[in-house]
Amino acid sequence: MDIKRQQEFPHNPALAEALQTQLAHQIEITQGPDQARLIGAADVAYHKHQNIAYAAVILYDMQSHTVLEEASWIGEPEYPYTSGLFSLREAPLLLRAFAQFKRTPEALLIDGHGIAHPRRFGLASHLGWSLDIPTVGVSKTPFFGDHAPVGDQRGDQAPITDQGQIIGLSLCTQPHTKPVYVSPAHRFDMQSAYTFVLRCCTRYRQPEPLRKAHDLSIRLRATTPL
DNA sequence: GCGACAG
DNA sequence: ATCTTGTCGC
Repeated sequence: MDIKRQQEFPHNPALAEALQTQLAHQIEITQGPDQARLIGAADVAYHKHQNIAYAAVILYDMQSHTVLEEASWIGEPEYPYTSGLFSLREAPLLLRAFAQFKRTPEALLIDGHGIAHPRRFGLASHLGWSLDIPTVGVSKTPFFGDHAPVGDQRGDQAPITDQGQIIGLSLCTQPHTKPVYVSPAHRFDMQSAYTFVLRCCTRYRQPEPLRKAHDLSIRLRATTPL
């Protein structure tokens, strides 16, 4: 598949943040697909001691519940980990992995945040914008915004807000389980993101496609000789 | 100044 | 992210 938008980022944090603010204007918060069958998902694992990232992407078929494609990119991240500038670190690697897909996903699930970000441009938004595919961010931990406690029944939700604006939601995906933190990233709105993520969480807390992507990243690390 | 801080 | 085992509870 092709990458619609490429963007170099300055290494200077203040300049990179300013660019995020600019690009956020191009993020579209609109209703996402409601019956997407081909779901792309991404995750990254890291080497224990060396500065090596294992970027993994998979294409998941919601109809057969199987992985149709796997792709990866192994390399040294160009940026250090910086909270708020996280996408600078992982997006370039993941894009090189996505570029290898034969088919184009109808929607993406990314391990990270979308617009629940200080400048509304988290990793998921960065990737959704670059590929111009409807995308939702799903994180295991909160990052930005205020969130009230949420119930522990599947489907229970509570908004994540920033200055009165709803930028995401805490979502319980399985009974008696900690919530995940969902935010629209690009071409999804809050309602469709909620439905989409819940539909992808069949047996575990995390959406199935994300679990498969995580599994691939770990597998790559274990099987790739240095 | 101090603590917090997606992965 | 990574370092790390078993264990208690729904």
